[in-house]
Amino acid sequence: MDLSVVIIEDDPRYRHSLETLFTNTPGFRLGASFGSAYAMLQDLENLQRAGREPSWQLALVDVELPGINGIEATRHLKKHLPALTVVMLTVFEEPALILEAITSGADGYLLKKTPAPELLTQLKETASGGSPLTPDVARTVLSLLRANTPKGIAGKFFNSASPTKLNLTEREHAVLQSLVKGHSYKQVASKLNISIDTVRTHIRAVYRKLQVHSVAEAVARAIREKIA
Amino acid sequence: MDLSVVIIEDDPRYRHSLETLFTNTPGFRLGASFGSAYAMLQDLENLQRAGREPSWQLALVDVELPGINGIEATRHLKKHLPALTVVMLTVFEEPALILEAITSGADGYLLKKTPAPELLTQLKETASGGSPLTPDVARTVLSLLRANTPKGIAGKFFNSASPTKLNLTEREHAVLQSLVKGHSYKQVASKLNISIDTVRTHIRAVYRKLQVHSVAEAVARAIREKIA
DNA sequence: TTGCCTATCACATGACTATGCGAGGTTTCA
DNA sequence: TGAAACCTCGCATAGTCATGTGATAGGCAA
Repeated sequence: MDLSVVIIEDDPRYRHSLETLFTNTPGFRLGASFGSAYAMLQDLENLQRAGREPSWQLALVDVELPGINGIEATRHLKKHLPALTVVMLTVFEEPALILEAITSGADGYLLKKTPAPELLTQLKETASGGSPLTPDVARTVLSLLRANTPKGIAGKFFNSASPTKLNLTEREHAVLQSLVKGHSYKQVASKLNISIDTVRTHIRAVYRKLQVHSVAEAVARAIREKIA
Repeated sequence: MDLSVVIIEDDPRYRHSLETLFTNTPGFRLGASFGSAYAMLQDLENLQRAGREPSWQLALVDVELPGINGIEATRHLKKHLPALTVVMLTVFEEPALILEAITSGADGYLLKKTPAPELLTQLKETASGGSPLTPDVARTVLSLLRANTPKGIAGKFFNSASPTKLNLTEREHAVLQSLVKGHSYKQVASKLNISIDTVRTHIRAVYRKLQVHSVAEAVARAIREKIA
């Protein structure tokens, strides 16, 4: 039984490659293909108005669609065709975007960079109730949860460092603020009227307290946790 | 190269079955086995005090441990052995518990009911950077996100200043994401399987497009504007 | 007095970063 | 066909970063 796929993707090149893929892959059948969610929803409406249902079993929906975006399109699809498996596609691994997709009711989420064989495997799995996420996306989801979930209460016998209580000194904080602005050590030194070696000393302390090892990590933490 | 596994599991029967499994499965080697997190941490501390490191590459940690629970043990392991892959085990599919495990920094999460073949496959995948979650757990995580994410967030991403329209190419975006994580050029190169000079080329393009001149500025912009 | 914390500063050095400049291959489009 | 975009890669190099190690001085509390 071939899996009938509907593609909703505005990029002609990618859409055509998907069409070719599903046309030529055993186990799949190209049900329909649209360059916009609007066109797809019109088609759906026309079919249903004629008392018919599309034969689609799986929908591949690009998130970044012109007009009606992929997330809205997904909501429509899940509402009107609840049995349809909807898998969303995008270039980006943006956590907020994944979150949006998840709340839209999508059954799966794939990155466009996913190679065809893995994409096909993943689609089959998702359609048959298997894993809704590729490893990459799963890791992103985990990161999302880690970033947004307060630390749980756990035993205290071997209490690890408590990163939420940083105890940065005034000077350390000033140095960190300068780093966040993109200042070099030399610029920090000039701005705070101290030597570059003193800057280094403070930065060492900041990194130790933040448990980071690079300016990138320090800046990321500072901004995300509103430290500086 | 056999994957050296450390087991931390209080149930003797399950622990012994795991010991047998890893002793007899090609590709795995039993590195150590403990009935409690306390015993493991003592051993780790003794080793490190002697200036040595355990040879463990993968840890299987039961969540429900007496004394120091698996979550706290995981935190400790990730802190002292950052390269160690930690997979947590439990009988429960309790979403809050999964969430707790995720925030502890575990690399994977498995249910004890997972049959041995799948367990081994999953461990290999997790250890080599593959999927951190079984399909069951992924679905639980998605349900968790769906249940806890207010619908009001819908559309927020697309209402922002369209940060994705910076015209970063897929590759440039990937590189920027790595920078945000604090990866060095060398690490980015390794992660993306390209040369360090290619990394530099992409970074040049990213900086030009973001109009920045340092990794700090790039990271700051990326996080603040949800670019990466 | 001693110990701790903070701030200041220094020397040393290997690794890393940012930038200039150059090149080749593939795909798409006018 | 040529240009543009993208990806890949290279050489060169000055400047910068991260870290180890050491030191002084002042303030404060036990």
